[in-house]
Amino acid sequence: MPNISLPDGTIRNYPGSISVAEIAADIHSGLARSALAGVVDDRLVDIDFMIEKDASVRVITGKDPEGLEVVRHSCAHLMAQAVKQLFPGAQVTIGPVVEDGFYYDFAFPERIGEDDLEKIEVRMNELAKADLSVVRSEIDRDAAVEMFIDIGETYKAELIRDIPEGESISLYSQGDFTDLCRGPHVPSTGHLKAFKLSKLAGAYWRGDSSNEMLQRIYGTAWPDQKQLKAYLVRIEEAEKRDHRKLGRQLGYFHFQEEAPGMAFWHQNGWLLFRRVETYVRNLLDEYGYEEVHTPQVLDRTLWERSGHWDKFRENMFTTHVEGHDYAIKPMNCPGHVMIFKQGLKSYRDLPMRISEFGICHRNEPSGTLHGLMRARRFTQDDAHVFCTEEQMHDEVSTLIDLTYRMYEDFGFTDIDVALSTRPENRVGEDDLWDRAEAALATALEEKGIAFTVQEGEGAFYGPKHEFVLRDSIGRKWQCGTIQLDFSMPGLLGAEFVAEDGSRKAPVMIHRAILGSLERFIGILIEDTEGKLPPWLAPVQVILLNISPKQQEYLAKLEKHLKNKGVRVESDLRNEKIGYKIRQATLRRIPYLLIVGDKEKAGESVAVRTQDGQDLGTIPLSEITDTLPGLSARHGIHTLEDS
RNA sequence: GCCCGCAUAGCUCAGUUGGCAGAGCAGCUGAUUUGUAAUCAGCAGGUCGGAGGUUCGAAUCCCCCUGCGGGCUCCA
Repeated sequence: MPNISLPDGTIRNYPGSISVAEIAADIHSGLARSALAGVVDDRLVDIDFMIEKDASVRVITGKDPEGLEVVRHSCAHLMAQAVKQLFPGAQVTIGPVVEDGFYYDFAFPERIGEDDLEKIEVRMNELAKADLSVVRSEIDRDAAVEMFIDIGETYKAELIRDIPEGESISLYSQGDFTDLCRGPHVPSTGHLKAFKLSKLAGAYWRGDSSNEMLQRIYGTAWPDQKQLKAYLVRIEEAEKRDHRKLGRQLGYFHFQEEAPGMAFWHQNGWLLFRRVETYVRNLLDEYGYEEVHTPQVLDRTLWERSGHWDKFRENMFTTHVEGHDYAIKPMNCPGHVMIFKQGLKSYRDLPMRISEFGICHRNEPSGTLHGLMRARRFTQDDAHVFCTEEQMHDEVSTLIDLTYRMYEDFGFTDIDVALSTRPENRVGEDDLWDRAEAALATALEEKGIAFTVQEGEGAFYGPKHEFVLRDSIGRKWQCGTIQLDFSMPGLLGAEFVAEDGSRKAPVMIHRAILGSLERFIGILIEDTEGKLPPWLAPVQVILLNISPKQQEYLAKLEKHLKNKGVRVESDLRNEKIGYKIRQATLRRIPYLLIVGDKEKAGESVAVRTQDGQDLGTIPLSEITDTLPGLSARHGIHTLEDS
């Protein structure tokens, strides 16, 4: 006689055991139709799950997050069924739900190509239309292994062997297809109405590059066609923001095959780069940093002492000259330690904050390169703070403030923070790790910043903070990092004279806030769809004349604005104003200043913004004070007005 | 590095079963003298990513290389 309590607080009593589906039908016939699964006492179960005793029950439909997962998971099975029918020799492996969809990894006897996706999708639609019942069954472990080996599914058999003893093994069948699965699944394939296969990719068995390569098919799935369509539009929007495309369209940079992974910056792109760099430089001046510049190429022996030669040699560009091996720097820390070591340092000199716009080269594997986001040459906004253990906490605290301030100035306010703690293999005593992790944690707690802890994810030389920012369409980008290091100063012989006259190795804090300037600019372009705020835009203002009669006035105007530090261009071509406006708008220039006879006579301009707003007529003398983001002059920017 | 795919004019792309390499935009020239997202006409523009092979004949088919795209692994 189970009492079933429902989410709305009501309790229903039933004479005997009852399934989730029956409860749904009892509530409403519409709910019965759309029900996909149930949650019984916080456990996600199939719709025909029988309830024997009192329980809280929630019926899951496509509107629930759990329902969406069930749909996607079932879609993975549907795809596997279609694949098995079309390619009988294929073996299934794993097929989980991922963000926005699902994938399934297969071992095909012969590699399939992208054309095959279409065929598979067609078959999936047929199977969905057939509305095959999806049936759960439980099976004994040995019988399961035997069964999968029997049907030639060796990967599945391997997976079952790894399931802990005592855990039940469940199978799901639909038509001619049976798969090992924990479930739950939709009651029948007819509930799968909106899906699309998106890409074919390679993936290593169990994610290990020493294992064989399987073929992974990605798909997306939604409760209905409308949501599927909305998703596809969203993808299209993201593609429009692609910094590689915008970078070319706006003439910011290019890549070519003689320099894979290394950008050629053009004038306007480099202007943007310099804006970002100048902004960071000014802020670091304010925070007590000394900017330095260290050699690109250093002798192998230094990299051996720092430990890089041993660990990261594969990723370093090297050269050999007059009997010496050299490496192009993949990071700046050894150089900064060398600067620290010049002259005897006292505890009074600490903290010492050494910063550099360090140009690093890393020989990233060719398959990983991705425009500015993953490059072989990039510029870090790098710095190393040398301090005492006692200063560690305050330094970290200030760094967090600096980090948040920088992100906010660039328009990023949604930031996730993670604390990575000691890994298995590490250097340093445990009590030092205790203090270091505590310093990082309390610095965040004092500011009321929530963070997740990534156990064991720290570097071997110390724990770290990681800052992940979210852009305007919700994508995450890991940018900043603050890392404590107890190892490198000792390895490279950095020391200072303490108050008691003894010599000690300083603590070294590695920190980058934007990370790579190249990558950060890529993020900025994608975040804003190229519509950079006026203080960053390479060209802030363009002057457009209606007819040649205003040419002289325009030249005067251009000079006036240049003198005020505005980055300005003129378009004097004999084109219609609509055409010039269109082109300037597509170039993402924030302000379009339009001048006809009226404006010329009134010593003024008509202002239109990049997004088509009409700001009316403004007198020449008031332009820089009136338009936000223009008053920044020659590297001293004020954000209040942008 | 590994898997699948792609590479044609400055850009975006078309090019059928192998049979004279095309369009739009951009560029140049000229006309138009323009009031808030594309004025008109003409001209020019190519070793079809590179190297090899099959063929009477290759942008097209095959092999190798390079780069790019999407993933996987990696990202100190």
